[in-house]
Amino acid sequence: MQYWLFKSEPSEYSIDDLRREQVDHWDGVRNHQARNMMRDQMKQGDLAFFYHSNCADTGIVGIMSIAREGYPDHTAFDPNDKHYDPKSDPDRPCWYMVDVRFERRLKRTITLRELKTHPELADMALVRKGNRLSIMPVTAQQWDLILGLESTKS
DNA sequence: GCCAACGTTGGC
DNA sequence: GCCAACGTTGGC
Repeated sequence: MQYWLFKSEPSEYSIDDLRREQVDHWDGVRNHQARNMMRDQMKQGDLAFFYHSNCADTGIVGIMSIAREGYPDHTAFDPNDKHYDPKSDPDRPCWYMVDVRFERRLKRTITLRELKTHPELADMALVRKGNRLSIMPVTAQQWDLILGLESTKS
């Protein structure tokens, strides 16, 4: 079992959007590191945190699972799409995505501010200054520690 | 291959 | 809205 964290701006796509859809594709990732993780590493059944970025209440808000492993991100081929990449070629796809399934909302938002107070999480790219990776791995230890915070008072 | 300019991310 | 950090682009 592997664990991940996905960032999204809630004004673009929030945990409630995913709850409504239940299963959706995670398109629009245009970063090679994040692409590689989706294309090469994620396995069906892996679990992931849903993180709200760039908003008033940044933090982890829910849990989802990988419903379908990496496949070409078709939005890269669509000139009308926000994430269109004119250099991408359907015969040699450059960008990949996975499908994610809504599992549950957390009982409360575990904020970035709170995560930063735990020295055990200092290794996470998430809490490091200037980090811009929108998808990142989470270790089992980090996963358990973070989930353990859910039932504590913030 | 270097590096300055530029665009984007994302916390605050 | 500001701005730091980072990735990408393009001139040389």
